[in-house]
Amino acid sequence: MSSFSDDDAFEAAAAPQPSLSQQAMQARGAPYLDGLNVAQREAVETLDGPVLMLAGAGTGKTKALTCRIAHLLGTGRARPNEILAVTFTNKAAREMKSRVAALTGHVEGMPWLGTFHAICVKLLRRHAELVGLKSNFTILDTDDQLRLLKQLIAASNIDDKRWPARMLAGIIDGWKNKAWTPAQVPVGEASAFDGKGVALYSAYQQRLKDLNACDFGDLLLHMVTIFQTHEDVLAQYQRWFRYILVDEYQDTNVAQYLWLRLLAQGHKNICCVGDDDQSIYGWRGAEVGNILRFEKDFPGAHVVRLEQNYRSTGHILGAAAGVIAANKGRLGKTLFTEGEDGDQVRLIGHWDGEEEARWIGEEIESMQRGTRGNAALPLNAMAILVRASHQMRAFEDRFLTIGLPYRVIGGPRFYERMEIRDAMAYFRLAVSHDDDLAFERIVNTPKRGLGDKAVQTIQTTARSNGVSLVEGARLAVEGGLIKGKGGKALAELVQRLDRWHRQLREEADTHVEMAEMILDESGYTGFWQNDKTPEAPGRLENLKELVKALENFENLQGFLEHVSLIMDNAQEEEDDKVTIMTLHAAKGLEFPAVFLPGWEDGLFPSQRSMDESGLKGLEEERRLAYVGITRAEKLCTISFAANRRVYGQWQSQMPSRFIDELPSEHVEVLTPPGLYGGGYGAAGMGAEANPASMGMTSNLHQKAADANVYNSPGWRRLQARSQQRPVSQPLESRTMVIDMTATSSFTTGDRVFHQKFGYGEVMEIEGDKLVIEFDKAGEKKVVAKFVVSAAAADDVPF
DNA sequence: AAGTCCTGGTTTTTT
DNA sequence: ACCAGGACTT
Repeated sequence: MSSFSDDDAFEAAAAPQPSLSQQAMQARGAPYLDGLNVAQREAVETLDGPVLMLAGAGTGKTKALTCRIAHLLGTGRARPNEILAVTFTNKAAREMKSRVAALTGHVEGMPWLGTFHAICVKLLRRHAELVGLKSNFTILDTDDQLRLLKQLIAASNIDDKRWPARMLAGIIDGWKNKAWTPAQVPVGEASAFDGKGVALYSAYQQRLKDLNACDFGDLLLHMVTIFQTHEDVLAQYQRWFRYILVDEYQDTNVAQYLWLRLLAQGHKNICCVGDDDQSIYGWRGAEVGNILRFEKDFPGAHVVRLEQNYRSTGHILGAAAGVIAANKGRLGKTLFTEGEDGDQVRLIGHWDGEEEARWIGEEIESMQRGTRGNAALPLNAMAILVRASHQMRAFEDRFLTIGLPYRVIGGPRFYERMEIRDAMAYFRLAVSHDDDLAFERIVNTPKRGLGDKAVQTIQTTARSNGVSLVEGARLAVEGGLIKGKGGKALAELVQRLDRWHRQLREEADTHVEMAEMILDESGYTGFWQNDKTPEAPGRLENLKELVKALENFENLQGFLEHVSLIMDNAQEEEDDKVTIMTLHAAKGLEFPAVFLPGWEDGLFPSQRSMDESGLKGLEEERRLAYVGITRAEKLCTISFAANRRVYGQWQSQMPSRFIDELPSEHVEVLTPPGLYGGGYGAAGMGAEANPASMGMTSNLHQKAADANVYNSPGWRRLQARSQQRPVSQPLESRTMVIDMTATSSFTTGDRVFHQKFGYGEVMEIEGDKLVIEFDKAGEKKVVAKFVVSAAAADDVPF
């Protein structure tokens, strides 16, 4: 159990207000106010009444936010535990904490600085009984949630093919984001999920209550419910939180908005920071409307605009401004810089996605050498920002081929990996035998000969006796209901669970030793050791890391409490590598050089987004474009391809409509926009690469013509290629892709290139497996079920 | 109960 | 093209 020692002074008398002269004195000598610009200073020093800080990209909003906190503390306006400061991500919370600490010199404190979810957990643990939970409730992850929903769907005789659990999870999440309890779902939603959505939602909430659990959405929803139905509880917190600060306000959903509004009604000292132009999470419930409506919601609000940008050059800001200007209903900001104009944003069209990757690879290498009249840049200074994660593949393939170090951000997070979840389920079960979901997860992992039927027997036994699944399993074993190998294994499992539980209580061993023992005795470690698939060693590595992470906690329970809210994965930053990530993942980051590939209609803006959300969707895509461009400090390169393979099919592409919105004075056109394979329907042979045939009226065409780009060698090469090569064939390929089932194509001594491990040499051939010694690590690996391309060592494929 | 084949779906992602 | 989950087979 977490202790509440940091806020036990909750009901203590209010802090005495310092006199004005005292404030002025303290403020004068306040080092944290140095170096703020006029707007930032206004945002920091306006302490009475609601404040909306409209902070454009790169305008120093975190600085303003942290200085405001320092100022509140420095002037004695509030004590650290009277300030509520909420962020969306753990990363942002960490950053704010450390910056406040650096400004004020107090390392700890600020117990109420955290993510919405972390703060809600803290609150909900104190008031859980008001929504029918116990204080030690567990927080379900998405897997548990889905397993539960699947059971409910199966129980209500719905065709789970047409109505999958994932869809229901999405619907329920959406409702929770809107702060609708089952009773509050409006009648207009009655047809959701084959008309049974609301009933299933209600059943789901009941199941959660029975399990003493809640999901992520509940953390907020329950707190909103409590605040709405228990005036005394609300009043207590309204009194306590003298100042409220909110980061990324444009990303708040309805539930978060209600939560904030309820809390802010006490002192009305709420300061929201956000940028309506950077709202890119509408698809997961964020309401830009919240920030647009701020002045209505909080009468007397003071709006401060941070418009001086410290990140990007003039041309980059100009290009970004041109794109975002096409959106309607903005609050409006005009970013400016006192720095240089710098290089124009570059725009280049390519024949296909592979050529785009090839060109960007070369460009990165040349920037690394410092050509183009710019200083040499380390790879860490460069990023490729894509719309959809499948675009990353082309770059990975290419960079592996030329040996360019890269780092991919995103993908499955550490705590979402299968092996980590399995291990956690064992830990959860050892701590509490009541955790039915954890039991279901691991009962047959590793394989114990317990199939659907055995699991069903356990479930019915448990239900008819009104006990948990572990107890049900015990009864089933004792009653001889499960026979043979499975029965034996189950008996053993139950026995071990008992012993682990006892040992945890007795604290005979440290929790780290216990964790290792649990993984060992359960057979889970052995399960992966015996697995010969190439990912098995990585999984074992992850398990080791998990055990190592345990060392930072007092006990297993404490670890489990924290982990459910921290889905971060730490990235090693010290290596010099190019970063590849999605535009969404790039929000809040900055890089000297940014590449924005794949600017093609349908891909970016995404067709699906436009289909599903129409103009609203398009505007969000446009904000994404804005976010992308404004990540760049010095160099920004936008590109598109005329042809792209989509789900294995070649498709001719239209340049993104956003390209036409780029103001030409801020753009350097390397090849003309409008390059695409002869228009729609003509994908295939000899597509025209002549701007005259494209019917595009981009303001950039003339510019391209003026620059004589159409006569440039690059353009001629494109034209020549377009005439030679059918679209359905890869451009030029010297790598031969060989399926490992055809090992006969190899002989020992062959040089090979592997997508994951790089270059190597075939040492032995064993049936359908190759034993390859890879150059890089000098280690031998048995490779099976992998695609290997043949490549001569001296002939690096281009 | 476990291994193999087939089908459908494929934007973005935090907590 | 590629993956995951479910139906189907052993």
